[in-house]
Amino acid sequence: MVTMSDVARVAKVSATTVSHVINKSRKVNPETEKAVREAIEATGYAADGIARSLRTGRSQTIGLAMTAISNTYFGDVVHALELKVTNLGYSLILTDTHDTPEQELRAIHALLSHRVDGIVLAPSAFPEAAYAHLSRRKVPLVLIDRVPETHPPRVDAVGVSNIEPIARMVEHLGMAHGHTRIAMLAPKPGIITTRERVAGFCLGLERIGLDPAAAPIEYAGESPEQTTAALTRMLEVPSPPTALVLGNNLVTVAAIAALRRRGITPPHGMATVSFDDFPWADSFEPRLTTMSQPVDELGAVAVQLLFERMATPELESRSVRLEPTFELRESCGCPRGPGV
Amino acid sequence: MVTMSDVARVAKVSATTVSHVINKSRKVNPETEKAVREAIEATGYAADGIARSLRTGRSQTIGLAMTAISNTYFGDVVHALELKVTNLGYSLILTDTHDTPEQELRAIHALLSHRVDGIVLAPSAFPEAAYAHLSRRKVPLVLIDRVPETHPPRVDAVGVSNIEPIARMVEHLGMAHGHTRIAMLAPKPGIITTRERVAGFCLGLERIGLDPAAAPIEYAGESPEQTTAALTRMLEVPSPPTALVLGNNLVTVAAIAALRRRGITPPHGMATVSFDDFPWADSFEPRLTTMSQPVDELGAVAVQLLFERMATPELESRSVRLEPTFELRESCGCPRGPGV
DNA sequence: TTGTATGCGTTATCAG
DNA sequence: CTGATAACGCATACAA
Repeated sequence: MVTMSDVARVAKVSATTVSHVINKSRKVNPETEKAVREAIEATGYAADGIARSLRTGRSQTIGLAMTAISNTYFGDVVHALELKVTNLGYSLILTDTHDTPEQELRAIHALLSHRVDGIVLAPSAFPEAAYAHLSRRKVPLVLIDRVPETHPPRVDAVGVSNIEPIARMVEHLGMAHGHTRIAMLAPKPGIITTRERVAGFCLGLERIGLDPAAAPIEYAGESPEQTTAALTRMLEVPSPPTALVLGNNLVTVAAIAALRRRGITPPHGMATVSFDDFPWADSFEPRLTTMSQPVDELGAVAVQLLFERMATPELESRSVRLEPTFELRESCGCPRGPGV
Repeated sequence: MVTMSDVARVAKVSATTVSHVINKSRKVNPETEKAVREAIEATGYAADGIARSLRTGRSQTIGLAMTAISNTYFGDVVHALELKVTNLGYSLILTDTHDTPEQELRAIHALLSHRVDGIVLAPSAFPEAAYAHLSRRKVPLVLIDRVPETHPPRVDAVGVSNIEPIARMVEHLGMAHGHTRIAMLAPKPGIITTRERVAGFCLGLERIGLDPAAAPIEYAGESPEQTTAALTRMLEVPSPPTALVLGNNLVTVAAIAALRRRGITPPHGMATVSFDDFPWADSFEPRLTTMSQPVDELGAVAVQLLFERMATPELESRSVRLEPTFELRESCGCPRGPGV
């Protein structure tokens, strides 16, 4: 390994000067600087980030603790985050919490041991243990996707609006297509996004004069098997629903597959609307009517909030809600538009 | 920050003993050990990975330099890698090369400055500059997805077979469905996987008695616009192809969309087969006939090879090819199976 | 069975 | 404008 002292020796200056040249941290005689730069070139020197971190206390890394990286939705968010973080001269350490408090805590520990300068966390259903560790270490933290009801102190959060967008889709099913038996296949129970989406479902029903208490709501978990089972429970009753609200991307794909196995292809036999959009949704049948989350913006805002807090830790907590956009296609029963 | 000396003071032992207790690196009196563990508990001490790395020369991190994380295919690979790496007690630093030599080099620099213990790289079309930096630093390296023709010394590689699987799909179009005008929409030119897939296309044509030199091959790049343009060039000729080989997942989605805009829905008016599978391909129309890459295995093998090389750097170079599986659905013209 | 001393490569303080 | 020196927190060689 070639170190700073090696460069210093070649350039016939002190290591101090080499350091100052690299960091532009004080005025250096142009000639000296030239000698140093040439010595760096000649030796092929590259700074050791580890040593630098130990000395400065900053690691130039951001930790990302995501739930289920396999979910393409999170893949998009990771992409957006990586882009911004890299542009700011930081690196990204990626961990997966698998959406369990235990693995979440382990992930946080791993990030903390690398002394990350900030953390982006998609919190699990019970993130208290993780929060406790984080606040003791006072690492800047931004929550993503799941915006908690009660705000932890000095912690920011960014997610999307869930209630109103789902309500709007329900209204569409009722007002535009006259459905009165509308059901919901909700994602994992216990997490805030699911609670909000279910609340939005109920709100939408009320607005079109339906009774939320009488509406079928099944929790589909996140595996295709659970979704299939939930759908079966829902359909094998005297008067099954005629329209279905699908709570996220995983539930949507699993539900469409399960419907298909029963010979149902939306909108025929069942109208559907979904939360989360797909890049291929325009070109494949059934063409899904969805609420599309602004995933790129989600990542970008998360990084923005995090860096602001890194600069000013004592800031008041902030939470940001981004608005999804309604992608009206045909699975809800709308006729095919002209351009497609 | 609470350090080892703090713990030592509380436990009334030396920092050396604390270190040995934590690392189990020498025998310690059970009573002393108990005192140390209690002191760790009491102080909330957590080891500083940065300081440890500086001292030991190992960072317990693996660097991942991927092309285009936005591609869901790579998302799956990242997921598989993260899982294995974490289980081995390492962390993953994620960078995106955006498939350009410049950004690739910057990504490698970033990883090197963090002193990663090993690197998984999806090489760009011209990875020589990156290789040069890596070999000077002697960081264990495994190439993923794109297996180079000539093997850099002391470097492993893992990818999938491209030639034979594509040839097999072409044969299927010719033998089972009688197509004689078969075209290919290939991914980004210049990269080895594209070259192999085009070679497989030509090989398949030869096997069914068609002339590869006369077959339309267009490079679709990776943007929907380029794909649309390529498809237009291909179709607006006197006798357009009746079957289409789609070179990867991005090309596939863009091509199906473009076909649809012309009123064509495979297999009607155009038979298609694709490289890369989709989790939703079973449930949405057109149901795509594809070659499915074993992405999980790809990630797992990459990590396996990397850790073997980290343990034994002087190993001969190895390259592994995993076999895709043929998912026969209906976009090629096959009738719908019974179970779907 | 335990402790002391040293150095990993860098940056910050202070002195010149 | 430049340099000597110390310290970041830890692991290890050596000593007791």
